[in-house]
Amino acid sequence: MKFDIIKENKKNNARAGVIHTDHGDIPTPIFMPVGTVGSVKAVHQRELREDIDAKIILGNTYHLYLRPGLDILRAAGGLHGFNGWERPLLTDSGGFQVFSLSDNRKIKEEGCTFRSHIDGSKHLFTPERVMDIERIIGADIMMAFDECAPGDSDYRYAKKSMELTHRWLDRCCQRFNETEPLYGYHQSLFPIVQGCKYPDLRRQSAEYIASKNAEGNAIGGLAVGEPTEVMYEMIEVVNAILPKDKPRYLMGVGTPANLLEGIERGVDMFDCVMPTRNGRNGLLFTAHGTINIKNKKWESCFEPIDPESHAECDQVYTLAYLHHLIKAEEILGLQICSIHNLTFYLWLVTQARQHIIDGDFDAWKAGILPELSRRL
RNA sequence: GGGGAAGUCGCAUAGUGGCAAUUGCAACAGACUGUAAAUCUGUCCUCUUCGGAGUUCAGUGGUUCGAGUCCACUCUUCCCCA
Repeated sequence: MKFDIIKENKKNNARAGVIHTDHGDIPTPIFMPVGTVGSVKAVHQRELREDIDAKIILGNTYHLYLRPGLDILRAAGGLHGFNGWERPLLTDSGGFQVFSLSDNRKIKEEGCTFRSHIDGSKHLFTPERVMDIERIIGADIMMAFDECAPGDSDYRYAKKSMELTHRWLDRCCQRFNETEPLYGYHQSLFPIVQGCKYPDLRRQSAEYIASKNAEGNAIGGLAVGEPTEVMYEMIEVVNAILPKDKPRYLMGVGTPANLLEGIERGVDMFDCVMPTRNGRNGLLFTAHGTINIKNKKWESCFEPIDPESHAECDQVYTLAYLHHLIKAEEILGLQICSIHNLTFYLWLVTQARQHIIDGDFDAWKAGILPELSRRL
């Protein structure tokens, strides 16, 4: 993997670049749609490629390990072979499930024991085991196994959790280095900064992560309950330390405004379930604000869903029709909302990139930011 | 014509003496950030200074401290037999 920076913003840390992988190039800043179980929910791959033009999508180690399981994934030739996606893939390690499935797991030094949410069976995830699974899934970018601690963790817990994540990282790196990719193309391992909302822990973690000299670095444990301003502050603290010549990935974030604020602070990669999940729940993101398509006000609005979008469904279908589909619980409604939102997210980062290259990112951001949070 | 059953807040339901009244659907809003989410939460008779207040269970009258619930009659609907 290689990362080229094409243009850096003078006033702040925003930059435009390209990540080169064996499955193709990823322009940065980039948004990566989440495809937890090997599928971006409600979105066909043709739309993902042609309308949305996703450059890279995620899969999840924990979910794919449980279903379809490692035998199937290996036999299929990894996730690329299994779902037919030929562009880059990134796998989250299951570290987020340590957080989100907190009622069904137990953390120890050795690793984390999960109780399957599907059948209740018990599974031990160790850093070594996670590396082995991520090799089998075969994503271009593998994430280290970490603990994503809750946003309201006290200092004592945050420190303890961060130190465990660091020790797990040592073991991830060792296993990663002593194993080879299974399918003939390169895989990168990204370590993850933790430290909750505590600047000194974040600094300490960023320094530790940077010392690993990985091909890219991630910031985890944000947007998990802490105030947005705290998140921005933590990004600044961490990005002052993480190497400039490696891509920086802010995990699990976020709203359109979060993306622009992250880009301004030097983040190159984002992923979030928000465009897909909120889409399925009837919320549309647009350049002029959000639309709750369930609201009665759209019942007879016979305008295209988004005249500025290049996605076919945004031109062909009207807001009134989409309102009807969602109210009638038609599957097509979920598809259209998901495609629309992802198209918008990819448009937003593409615009950000172009404005960085053109040298007017700050002015562009100042203009669009207030629009994004309006409610239409 | 004879016999039987039933009418509850949009619809459907629960309630057999202490009830502004159960539940589901619908409706109307809100939430959602490395996906246990096509999910979840709230409102849903009227008014409200959110403490309450006022009117309700087909209609009228009655019994009772108290009636959606018991009694009488009226209206309406459904089923069975002619």
